[in-house]
Amino acid sequence: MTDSAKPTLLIVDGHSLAYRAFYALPIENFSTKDGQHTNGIYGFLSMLINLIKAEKPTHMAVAFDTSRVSFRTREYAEYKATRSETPAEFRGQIPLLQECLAAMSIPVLTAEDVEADDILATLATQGAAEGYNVLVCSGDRDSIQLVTDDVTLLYPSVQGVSQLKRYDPTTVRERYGVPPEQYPDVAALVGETSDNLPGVPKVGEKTAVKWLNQFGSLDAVLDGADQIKGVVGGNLREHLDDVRRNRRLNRLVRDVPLPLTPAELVVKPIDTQAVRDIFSRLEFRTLTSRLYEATGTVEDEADLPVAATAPEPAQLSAGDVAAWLSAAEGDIGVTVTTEGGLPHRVGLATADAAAETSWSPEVAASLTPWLASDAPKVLSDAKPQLKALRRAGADLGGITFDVMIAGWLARPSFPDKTLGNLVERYLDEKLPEADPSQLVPEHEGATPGQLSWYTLRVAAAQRASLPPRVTDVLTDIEMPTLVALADMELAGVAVSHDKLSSFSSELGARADGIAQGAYAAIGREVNLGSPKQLQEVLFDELGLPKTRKTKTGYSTDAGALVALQETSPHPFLDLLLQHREATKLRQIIESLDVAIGADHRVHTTYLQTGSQTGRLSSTDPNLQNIPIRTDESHRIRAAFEVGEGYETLLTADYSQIEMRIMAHLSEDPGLIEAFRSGEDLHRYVGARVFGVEPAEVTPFMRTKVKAMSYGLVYGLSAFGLSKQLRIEQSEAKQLMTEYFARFGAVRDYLRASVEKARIDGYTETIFGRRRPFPDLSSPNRVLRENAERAALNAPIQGSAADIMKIALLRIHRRLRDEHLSSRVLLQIHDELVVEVAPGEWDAAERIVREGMGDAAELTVPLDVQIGRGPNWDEAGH
DNA sequence: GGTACGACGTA
DNA sequence: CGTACGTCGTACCG
Repeated sequence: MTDSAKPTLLIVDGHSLAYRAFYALPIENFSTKDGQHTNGIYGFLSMLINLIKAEKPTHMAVAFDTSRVSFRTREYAEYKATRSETPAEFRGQIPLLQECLAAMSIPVLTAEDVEADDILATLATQGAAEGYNVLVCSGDRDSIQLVTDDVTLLYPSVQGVSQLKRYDPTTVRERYGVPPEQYPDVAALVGETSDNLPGVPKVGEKTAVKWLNQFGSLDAVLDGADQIKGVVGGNLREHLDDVRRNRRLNRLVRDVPLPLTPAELVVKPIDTQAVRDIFSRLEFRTLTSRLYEATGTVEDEADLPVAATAPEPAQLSAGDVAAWLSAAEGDIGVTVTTEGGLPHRVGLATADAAAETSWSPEVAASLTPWLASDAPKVLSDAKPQLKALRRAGADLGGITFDVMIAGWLARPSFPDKTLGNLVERYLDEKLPEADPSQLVPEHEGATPGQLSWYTLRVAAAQRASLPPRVTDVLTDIEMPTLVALADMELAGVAVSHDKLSSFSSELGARADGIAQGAYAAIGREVNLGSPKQLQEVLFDELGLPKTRKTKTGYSTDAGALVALQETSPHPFLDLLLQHREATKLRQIIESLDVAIGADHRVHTTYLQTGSQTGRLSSTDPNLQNIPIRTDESHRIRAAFEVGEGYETLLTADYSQIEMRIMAHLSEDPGLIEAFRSGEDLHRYVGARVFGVEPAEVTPFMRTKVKAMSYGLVYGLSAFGLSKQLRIEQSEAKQLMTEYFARFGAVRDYLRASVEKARIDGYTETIFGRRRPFPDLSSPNRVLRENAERAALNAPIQGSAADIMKIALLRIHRRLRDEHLSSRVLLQIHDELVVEVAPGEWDAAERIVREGMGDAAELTVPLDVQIGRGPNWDEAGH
């Protein structure tokens, strides 16, 4: 019956269908790992995609209610009054669903004072008049009145949202016994409990339809009420006003003023980048391909316009470089492409010109003085480029702006990985990229000169949008840190292959022995590294009590195994723990060993934009998680040695920097006094909390307040504290009460800081680094409370990270300025490892101590512990 | 070959 | 029901 020549307009009631999906799909199977519920979103999108695939609409829109208040509630205050409050778990999904629709380029329509169905009614009326086949998808029975030869209703059946029943005039008449336009008359007589609209008692669909067919219209029924006999006739006469009111209220409004006409709802290409972003955030894995298939979207992000204005770069020879540079004005964008870690091509750009050249001895000679100078340069991900230049014997000075770091500072949760991401985000353009799968690419990728030009333009957009204090963090902290990190990565740290490999085989033999014992204990061989197989052994074969639930079964982690040991001891458990420990250490050793380079050193890579708090992270290999707690782990640290030509290693770490920051930020007099007194922090706090002299603080008391103090920084609860200390929750609660009785300003600060973040939408470190927290106002409790703990921690962890970066850059600068050969090698959040050249110990020690101790002016002193030794183990403490 | 998950190392 | 990270092996996808 559909006229294929006509365009198809699909209009959907977003609220009612998402709500049905919310109840149809089990919420526990549809949550992201950080607790956002997604069942309503998923169910709705799944249905919509099926619909698009089946109906191939040419025009589309989704309507939402703005609130529960409308002209209907004004006319009849009890309208829908019996409906229970929409669950917060559902409400929180609506904005995300709308975000998904925006990414899919589907218009979302809302209007004040009416309901979504009125919007559908308006569009259906306009659409039919303008010659569309209209498909109305709604879960509200009032929509039946919209059905005509041109308007079909798709109504979710009881089986669920994915099964939609089609209503055209014939099927409506078959199902309800009246034509669509008369259905509201039936509904008015019968009433609608879900809308709290009482009808005529004892009158159901059958009677209503009979009357309407008998009298011809609702008015005729009401006028002829006297002729109807029996109890129902009496009921009708008593409820004439109710019926009239029902009919007024269930008449859908067909002339809601809307910002878009049906023609403007034409289907547009979806924003694949945005779809990828939001779907991955919601952890939808299968929807993307289904969407692309249904909409015929090619998985290709060529939606954004390519800026055609990138200047054609001048190809410079060594002789032209100086002239080009002297003619250039303002900041200069620089791009050094690399091959095998060495410079390959160099691109330069100003606001309106670009140039490029290949790296050669001649070019290097003419370029290096300018590169090394303070002339301001703007780059994208400068560190690898700086390293490449250093390897080639050149230098890069005046790095004033790195767009990758600026992008991260603006939004640390979405570290854009490429310049192309930033071009899209800040310029709304597409960076020309060659398709690597094409042998002869259709379009050329941007050349180094053009990349520099784009970098410069991104930087301009970022400068305009970065808050002043964040700009200061970029300029004063991040840019010089970048230079220090490049030098640390280039230096690497000497690691003894001999020490590692002998230890590795030792551990391998030990692990094998333990494994044999473990197999004997259960009477068969299993893969001890497979949590899945372990679950079979522990819970099915050995019949041990079930532990904490995980996504895929029951936990076999160390905590769970130790707990099992206590309730139901079995020799297998301890052997498994020992095996885990041995194999884990062996893995770490192996990964370190293969990372040792020809220079006998390990060169990690620090990710400057890898955390949300401002910390660094370290990869390939990660040198920030080298074991330290056990005897065996000390042997690993002993393999990190002072390198040839150097005298010793120096380690320096901040003691209790986070608690000191807490004292500074909270201005708690007790905590400040604790640090000024020079007494051991936990002993001092323990004395106050337990009301004894510091000398009388037992190790047990010290452990408790120490856990409490550290827990504070992470947003620990009484529950968590009791679990960690293995004490009753009531005791943990008591401990917290005592603690806050003595250090109340700490609690006040933490509360106020989260509240401020809720209002501002972000937290700030002492130096102005920001971290956004949109979820602090989420109606989803899990999400909101997770955000609260993270927001409580962010200024503290972030300020500590800032302070360490400031210390690092100052130490790096002074070692260079005083012409020392000693150099910083590693940063492990609150610790630095320095390689000290012969005869430089005193100078290096002084520079490190002062650099760290004076990195920030807090109300409490920054205490720095220094150690010395031929390897990291002996230098550490 | 890629991705998710559990587990576990560090501050 | 404690923050911030990276890496490993297994299991599973296609």
